[in-house]
Amino acid sequence: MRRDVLGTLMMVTKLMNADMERGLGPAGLTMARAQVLWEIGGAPGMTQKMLADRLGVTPRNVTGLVDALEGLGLVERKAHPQDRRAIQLFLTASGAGQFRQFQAGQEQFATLLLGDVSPERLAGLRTELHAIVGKLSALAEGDQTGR
Amino acid sequence: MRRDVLGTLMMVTKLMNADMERGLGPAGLTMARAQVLWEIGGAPGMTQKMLADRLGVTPRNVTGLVDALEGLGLVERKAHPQDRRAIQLFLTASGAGQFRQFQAGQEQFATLLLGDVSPERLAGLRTELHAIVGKLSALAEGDQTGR
DNA sequence: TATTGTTATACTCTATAACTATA
DNA sequence: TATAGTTATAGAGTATAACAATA
Repeated sequence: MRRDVLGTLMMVTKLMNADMERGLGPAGLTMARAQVLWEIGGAPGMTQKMLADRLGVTPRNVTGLVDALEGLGLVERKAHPQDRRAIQLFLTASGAGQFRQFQAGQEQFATLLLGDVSPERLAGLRTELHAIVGKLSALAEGDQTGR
Repeated sequence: MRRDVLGTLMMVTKLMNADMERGLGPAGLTMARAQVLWEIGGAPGMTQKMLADRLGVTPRNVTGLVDALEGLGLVERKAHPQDRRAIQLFLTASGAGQFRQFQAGQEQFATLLLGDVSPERLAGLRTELHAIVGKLSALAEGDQTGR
C-alpha cells in the first residue's frame, strides 16, 4: 500500500512534467528556456550569475539559454550600471506577454487539478505534501557528494 | 490556497526528479539508461520496438540507449527466435544486480517518504493523487496535437 | 507493402577548462 | 586575486529522414 502511493506520486511527477512541455507555446521555447523566462519575469534585472545560481546550472549554460531567448526576441541583455563585468536581464514586450500567459496557464492548471477538491481535503493534501517536501529536501542536503 | 498546493506539488515533482538522479550508482548510468534497465528488468525479452513504445521515444533513440548499456555490460541483445528483423533485450548478471538494487532503493524510498504516515491519511493521500493522475491523463489524451 | 532496426544528420541541454575584462 | 561572462570542446538525449533486411 505504501509503495502504491509512491507509485502514484511518481506517476503524478511524470505526468506533470509531460504537461509542462505541452503548453509551451511558440516554437523554439523549450522547457529550459521557459524556466529562464519565468525567473527573469519574477525578478527583472537579475544578472546572469544570479540566474545561474537560481537554476543550479553553470554560467556557460546560461549564456546559451539567454542567447536563444534573445534570438527569439523574448529577453534583452543590458549593461549593468554599476558593475561593467555584469549583464542585466529583462523581458521584452513579447517576453512579458509570454510570461503573463504562463501565469494564466498556471492559474488554469491549478483550477483544473484542484478546483473541485474541498478546502478540508486540500488542507490535508498540503500537509502531506509539505512533509514529503521536507524529507526530500533533507535527502538533498545530506547527500552533497555529487556524481 | 489552491495555487499553494499546486506549488507544493510541483516542488515534490522537482525534488523527486533530483532524487532519482542521485542514487544512480555506476558512472555512465544516466536517468534515461536506468529507465531502460528498469523496463527490461520488468519484461525481459522485449524487443527494441516494444521498448521504444513503452518509453515514448523513437526507435533510433533506443538504439543509442541500448548501445550504451551494452557497452556498460548491463544489457544483452539476442536474435529474436521467430522474427529475424527483431532483437530481444535481456539483463546481464551485472544488469540484474543493478536492477535489484533499484528495487531495494525504491522500497527504501517509499519507507522514508511515507513510513510514518498513518494508514488513514495514506488512503486519503492516495485518493487525492489518484484524482490528479486522472485529470492529467485526460489532459494528455485531449491534446495530441504535438509540437 | 509494412515493420524492425540502423546510419546520417541536427538541435538542445549540460559540463569542464581556458580566457578576457573588470573589480 | 577574485568574479562575470564568453569561447572551445565534449557527452548525452532527442528528433526526422533514408535505408537494408525481413515479414
